[in-house]
Amino acid sequence: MAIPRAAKTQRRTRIQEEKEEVILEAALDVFSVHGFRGSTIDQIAEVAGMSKPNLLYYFRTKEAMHRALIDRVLFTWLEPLRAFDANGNPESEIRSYIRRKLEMARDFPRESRLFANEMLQGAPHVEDELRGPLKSLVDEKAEVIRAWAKAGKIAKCDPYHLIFSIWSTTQHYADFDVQVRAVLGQEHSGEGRFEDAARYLEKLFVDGLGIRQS
Amino acid sequence: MAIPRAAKTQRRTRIQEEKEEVILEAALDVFSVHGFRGSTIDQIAEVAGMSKPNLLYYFRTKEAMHRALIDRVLFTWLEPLRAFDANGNPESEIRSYIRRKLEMARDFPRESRLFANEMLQGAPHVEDELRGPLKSLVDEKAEVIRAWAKAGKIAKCDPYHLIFSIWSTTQHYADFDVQVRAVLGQEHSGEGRFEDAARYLEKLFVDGLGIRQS
DNA sequence: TGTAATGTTTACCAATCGGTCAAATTATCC
DNA sequence: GGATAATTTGACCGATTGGTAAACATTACA
Repeated sequence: MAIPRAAKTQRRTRIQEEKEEVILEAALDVFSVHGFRGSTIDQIAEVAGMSKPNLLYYFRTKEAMHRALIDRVLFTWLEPLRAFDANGNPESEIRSYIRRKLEMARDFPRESRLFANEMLQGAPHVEDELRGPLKSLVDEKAEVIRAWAKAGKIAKCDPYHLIFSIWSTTQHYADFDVQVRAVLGQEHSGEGRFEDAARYLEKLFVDGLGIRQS
Repeated sequence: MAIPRAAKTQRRTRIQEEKEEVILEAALDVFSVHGFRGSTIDQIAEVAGMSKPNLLYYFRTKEAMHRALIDRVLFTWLEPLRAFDANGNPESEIRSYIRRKLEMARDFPRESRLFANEMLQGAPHVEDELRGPLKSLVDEKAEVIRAWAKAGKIAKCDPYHLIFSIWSTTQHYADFDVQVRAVLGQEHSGEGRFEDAARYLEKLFVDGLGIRQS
């Protein structure tokens, strides 16, 4: 008699690990496009290639699936910002932060859209994480940037809005991908557009922040 | 015997105009948060304060409501870009474009989120408009920017990515409003954040584009 | 190899979905 | 004020929703 849902067992079976992975992959496909309410369990089950009750054996509710996804994405999403180094020099730190964020938009567009969907809906599932861990991290890095400005290494500017502008410009290439492709046309819709974007954005921010006085 | 749905009649009644306005207002509330599939007619009806069949008397389907909304938003959304003047001087044109877009994010956040939702879902209802009218308009303005660069009035840069970066940075304050508020904290979440953003963004772009050589 | 735990599926449920219909109500105009 | 057109609603429909129950199949392990 199968007592528990997968989560309750102490050790996780090989099958559990595999299937949960398959499910989250499918859920990411669906949630990232249609948002929480617009997605259906049946749809996720179909993408995952298993029956709906089987899905619900691993994740008891639709919310549980979404929760598991969000938790995973939230963590990895902030890695580039965590890597932002106070001891590095401003130019290379900002350049590599932009590059890293742009790579994430290119390589993990579904994760970006999942997050964007959550924000658009008012962050009903993650508002605590925004006010807590996220704010703390941003506060910390904002202080670094402010110190750079004070030391004359970069122009004086609001560090929070600087971070917002890097977030938005880079994520734009994942979240608004359709629009970007439509506007650029077929000829510039290849992967090369990320290189173009990187070049443009690095120049914009480096010059915009008055770095590279040489 | 009421012959037709409202749309079929030649002249639109006073009641029709009023009610359609009320409905679209409610639909904007709902669609902008939950996207097309995540929104329900019942929910819109409740917000609009009328019965579901009554809604469907004015708009035959959920799609018709969404369509009417999208059409309206698409038009007004591009006004700032249309106002972008080739004969103006680069600095003031870019400054006022940023300001206008930022004002729209502040004054019409629901419209911005409706559009963002549509993009996230792959623009299933507006892809034609993106490839057609939108692309044409952007192409035209990109040519203006390119001419400025060629004339040495601004630094050489990819005009398309420049436009993308202005779109994304400004719309961010509408679409990711929850996140912005959470990170800034209560003390900076007032309307003043738009002034701060405007100051920061204008400086970023003006310096980033090498304008203001004086 | 047997058996207990784990994994899967079929059939199903109540609630909600988008939408219809006909009857009732209200506005318009002579 | 009455006829006619426009508006509104309650009752309802089949399809889909998130989720459950229990039988069935498979795996792991002694």
